[in-house]
Amino acid sequence: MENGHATTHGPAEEIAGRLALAIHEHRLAPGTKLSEDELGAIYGVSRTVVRAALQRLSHERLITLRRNRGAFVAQPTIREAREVFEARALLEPRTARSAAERATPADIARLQAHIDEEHRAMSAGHAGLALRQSGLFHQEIARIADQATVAEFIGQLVARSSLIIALYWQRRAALCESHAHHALLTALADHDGDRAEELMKGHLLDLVSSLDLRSLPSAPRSLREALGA
Amino acid sequence: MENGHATTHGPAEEIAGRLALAIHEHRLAPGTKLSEDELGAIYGVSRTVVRAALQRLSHERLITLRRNRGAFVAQPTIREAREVFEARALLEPRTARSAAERATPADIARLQAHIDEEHRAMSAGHAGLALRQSGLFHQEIARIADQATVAEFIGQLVARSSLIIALYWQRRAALCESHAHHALLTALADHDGDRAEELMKGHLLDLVSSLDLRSLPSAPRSLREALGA
DNA sequence: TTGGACAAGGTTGTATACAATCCTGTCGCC
DNA sequence: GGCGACAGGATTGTATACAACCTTGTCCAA
Repeated sequence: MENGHATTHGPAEEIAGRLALAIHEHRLAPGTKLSEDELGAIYGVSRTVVRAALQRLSHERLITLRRNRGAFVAQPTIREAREVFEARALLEPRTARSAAERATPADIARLQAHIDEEHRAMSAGHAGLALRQSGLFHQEIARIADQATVAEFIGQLVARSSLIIALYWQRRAALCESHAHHALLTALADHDGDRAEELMKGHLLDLVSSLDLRSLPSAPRSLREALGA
Repeated sequence: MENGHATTHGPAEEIAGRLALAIHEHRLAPGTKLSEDELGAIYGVSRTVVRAALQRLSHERLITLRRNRGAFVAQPTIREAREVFEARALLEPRTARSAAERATPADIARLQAHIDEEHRAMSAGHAGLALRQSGLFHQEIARIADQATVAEFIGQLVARSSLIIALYWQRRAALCESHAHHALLTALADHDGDRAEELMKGHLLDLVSSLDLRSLPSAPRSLREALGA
């Protein structure tokens, strides 16, 4: 129910979810090594289960699996970052339009709750948690559009965006998403598909603008790159 | 190189690829049970490796993993079928436009090769192989557009479409894709983005039209459904 | 001093063993 | 005869053991 994933829930899914949340909230930095033994000890399961969880996250591009080396929190390249937001630009605006046409009062309430949580987290200084709520806002819109397949893609893209923000966000940019989210919410509540689509498009462009995709990542992918040749 | 998947290749990837191909070519019918022991015996590996492959395919929605029950070739519902083609409608037309703007003569040649293979397979009566080539045509366009992230999504959607066709294709529909593909190829060769986008949109609509998404699946998901209450 | 070869330690890759769960056929009872 | 409980067999879920590989530190030779 919570996850929407088709089949049954196993311990591996549970662990994958916890790790995904930690990555999403920036508690695990890009590049962090995820040792199988260590994770097994933490969660009280064997490496078998941990490996299943890691494989899953690898497929979602949240971690990178390198053969005989282990698992690392992913470090999207600048190119990947651009691609992720181009994919979002393809999917989310028209999904927002569909959502506007279908949104019920209960849906609007759920969206408002995410905005509230985002505000609260930001006030409390939990930027990671605020980002998480912001991501849930986007996923909720996809869910309202009643397109599970697209929603799944968007969920994955949102998660990867969190990694991208961790690497490329330039602090001077405001990243005050709740403003844009509030405008979107209003459009959805008014069932104004045109405006919702346009707002989402602009919101995604703003997001990309708040990134610095010209310079090197703030936590560089390789020492060679970091130290300049 | 062949797969484009980021990291290294293991035996599990190999097996997953072979199974995916078999599903894509309709050599494995929707609903078929995939026993771990059996697959392990076939490919000469232990269940550990088989399980990794199955997990991967499960995430691509090509198979369904049911806890304590095993793995089965997926049987997309009518709803899922619609969603998959709606997602494709969101992604592929604009990707075709990008591809038209970037296509090189070598790209065109590769696309032509897929069309030729599709023809040859169809003439030889290998409908499954023809369908596979048709899918590769779509994936190749995504690759030409130079959007790896979107291309990955499209690849997954194309694979799922193959399952959908296996379940819902109505024989009376021609499904002569090579015609539409040839027109697309011409638009791409002419760098005519507008036409490519429009052609792809129409092609996808034709595809949906060739399906029967009103009736029950030809290989029904459950006996209860098949025998009517 | 510098360079490569080598060995020790640790981590991942795979196979196997055991436990838990499900399916199915049979038996007993109503 | 029909229905429910139960047991046997089979399959999956998980843990553990061993093999393969990478990393890294040390040693020796140039």
